[in-house]
Amino acid sequence: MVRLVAVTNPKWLNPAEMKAWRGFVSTSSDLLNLIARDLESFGIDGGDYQLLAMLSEAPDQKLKMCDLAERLRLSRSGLTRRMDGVLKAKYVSQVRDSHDGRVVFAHLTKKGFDFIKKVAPHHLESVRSRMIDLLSPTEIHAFGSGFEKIAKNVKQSD
Amino acid sequence: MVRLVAVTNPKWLNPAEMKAWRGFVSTSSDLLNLIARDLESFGIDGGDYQLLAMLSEAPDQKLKMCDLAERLRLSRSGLTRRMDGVLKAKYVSQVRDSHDGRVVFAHLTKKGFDFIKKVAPHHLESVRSRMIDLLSPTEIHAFGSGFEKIAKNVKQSD
DNA sequence: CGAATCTAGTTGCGCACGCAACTATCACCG
DNA sequence: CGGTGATAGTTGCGTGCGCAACTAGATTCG
Repeated sequence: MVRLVAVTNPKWLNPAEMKAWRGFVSTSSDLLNLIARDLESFGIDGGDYQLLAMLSEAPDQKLKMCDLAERLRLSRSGLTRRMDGVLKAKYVSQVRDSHDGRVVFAHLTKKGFDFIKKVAPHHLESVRSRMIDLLSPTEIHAFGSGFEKIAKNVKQSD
Repeated sequence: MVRLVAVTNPKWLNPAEMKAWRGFVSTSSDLLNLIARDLESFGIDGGDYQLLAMLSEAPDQKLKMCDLAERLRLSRSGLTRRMDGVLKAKYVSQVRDSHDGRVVFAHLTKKGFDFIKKVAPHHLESVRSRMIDLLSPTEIHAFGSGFEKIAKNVKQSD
């Protein structure tokens, strides 16, 4: 990250701050990749899992494409492509809204629901063993409150 | 994430655990994207910045390609391509090792050093304002220790 | 020594994604 | 109404990356 900040003086990270930042940067991608990899043995990749999970939690198990895209942190076009797989697998169907001809709902099918119901416990176990169960209650709480603050700041930066 | 875990019984996340997990998943990519975006106004993308930063901290400001790839969480081929840009910009040069003809060192040039020295304070300010300064000392410490534990677990899973 | 194996790096190929452009629909307003 | 602009979704194109295959150089062992 380079020393020599002297000139434009925001003060350098102290050791604890540094450890938090570096830990976050280097570990978060590793962790997410590992959890995605765990899912692959059940025949689904991380992106598709998140998609089905989002739908499974939505009222009526359906969401407008653009809302779904936002929750998945995908662009609208990215989601269009993501949908190909889960549509072909019949895990999700698309329904045009009768009240607003622009919007299309992504709707979790019975097959999709059964599938994710089967996979979810393994995913949960993966999340627990690779992250949650490793952390103390204090750390759990700090992750929750910390990311909440960060998220709030992110949102107000659009 | 789907209810109905009943059958294969790892117990569901309690509210605090859930908040930690969801906060992490949804916020970490937002945060990283935002910080990368901050860098772009200085004419560099997040990937290239990390590359230069790694080299700037290495002894002699050089690293074997494969070590660099590992630290950047890139595949070897991914790094080969990443190098194109920073080589063309003359921020980095490549030197074949005289003792082992297979290895190539990526070496930060004077130009590259001057460049990152100029950008680093802004990056630091970005990291501070979007993450570090938002967190309490307790949270900073918990992020550090938490990610350390997770990282240890990740490494032993190869 | 020579053959099999390992390691470092590059190249071919495919995939997932974002951005910009386009179409279709809706909402606002003169 | 009809026109202007916003919004939802898809398609064309470029990019970044991983995997597999390949080359070149090192290491191990009979």
